[in-house]
Amino acid sequence: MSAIPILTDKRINNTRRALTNALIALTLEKGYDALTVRDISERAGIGYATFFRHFSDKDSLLTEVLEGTLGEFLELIQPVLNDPERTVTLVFEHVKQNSDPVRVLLRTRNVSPLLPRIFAFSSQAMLETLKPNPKSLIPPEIAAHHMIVSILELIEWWLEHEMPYPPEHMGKIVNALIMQPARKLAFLER
Amino acid sequence: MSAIPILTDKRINNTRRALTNALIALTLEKGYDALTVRDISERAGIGYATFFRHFSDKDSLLTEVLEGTLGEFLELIQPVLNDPERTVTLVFEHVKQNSDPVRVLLRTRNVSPLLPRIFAFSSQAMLETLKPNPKSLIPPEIAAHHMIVSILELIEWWLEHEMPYPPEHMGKIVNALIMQPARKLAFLER
DNA sequence: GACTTTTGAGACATTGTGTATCATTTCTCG
DNA sequence: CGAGAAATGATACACAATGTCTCAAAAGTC
Repeated sequence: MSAIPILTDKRINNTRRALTNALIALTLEKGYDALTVRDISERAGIGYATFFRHFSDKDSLLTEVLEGTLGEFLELIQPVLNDPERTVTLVFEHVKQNSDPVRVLLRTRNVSPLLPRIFAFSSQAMLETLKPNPKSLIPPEIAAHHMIVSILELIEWWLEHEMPYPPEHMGKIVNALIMQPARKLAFLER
Repeated sequence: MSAIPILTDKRINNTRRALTNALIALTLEKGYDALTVRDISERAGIGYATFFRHFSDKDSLLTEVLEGTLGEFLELIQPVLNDPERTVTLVFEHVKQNSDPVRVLLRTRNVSPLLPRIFAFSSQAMLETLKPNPKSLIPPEIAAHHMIVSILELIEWWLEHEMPYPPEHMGKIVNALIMQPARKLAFLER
């Protein structure tokens, strides 16, 4: 008779890690849509049927990877939300150190509903922090959405161009080009 | 004996139009990735095999739709490139009148390489028009990319929220929030 | 109205998905 | 260390979707 199944079987951890690594590598090599479960399990060095013992399908594996990536992001920005300049630089540093999973995240936008949910969540958080200027031409939802999404677009540009400027420089650019104009135009001074 | 085959057979035009309409409608209903060729041909009211007499596959049909949509865009903005404010408003008016195909364009980003190509092309055009400020913190490629991409993100937001503000208002917002800051920060006064 | 071309319908080979089975390997825990 | 439990690999299978092909019928052109 045995105890309740344990969560730390080496074999399980190994195959799951092999699968996530294979998914990331292959997505960057030939694109997520072009991948088959066979491609992934071959690259991971596991049997085809074994794949389905861990994930119900390809999208399920992707979700696992993306949720991990996004979770790290949220933890990262939580404590420093009050200091925008510092936060932005921190984000670029984190992206640099995790560039592969972030690239996957950005290349699978249409597949996963995670990114839109993050946009909504972040915009909401921003609207609760800043006070809208009632006389502004620009609705606060638009300003908040613009800030979030434009930062992400700049991250994408930066990754696709092999990160030609250091994170601090990108932080300054983002603040000058996006954050400061949006705050000045749509919100009241704090 | 007959003449050279003619390009205006009613049957051909009808099936092609039915297919493009079906693709647009179904993509908005359940997403492009979830569609099968059978779905599309059923909705279009044509036989399954007939689909392949016009398009080699699903992506090929999508490309036809997107190229038409993008072609109209390029024609639209070509004559008025010198007047940014007017151009932006014009773009929003055009989007309003063609919202379904534009929605499809935005929802199939990962599938089609057309949008990235448009980004590159537009950025290039912008860089040839404006004079970079050599003393600026912000590289001109980043400023140009930011302008193009942010406008598109705002169009996407506008469409997803059922176009709550008129095109002129959106034009003013885009100019204040995106165009003017980017020009002021990264380029020399003209 | 004769002739040409497109269409619809069905059969077919091929590829990928997800499930099931069973012998073998690998791990955990006492 | 060694017994029992659990995960794995290999294979076979049913199913769904793709893209090709053929032929009779329908709809176009001139």
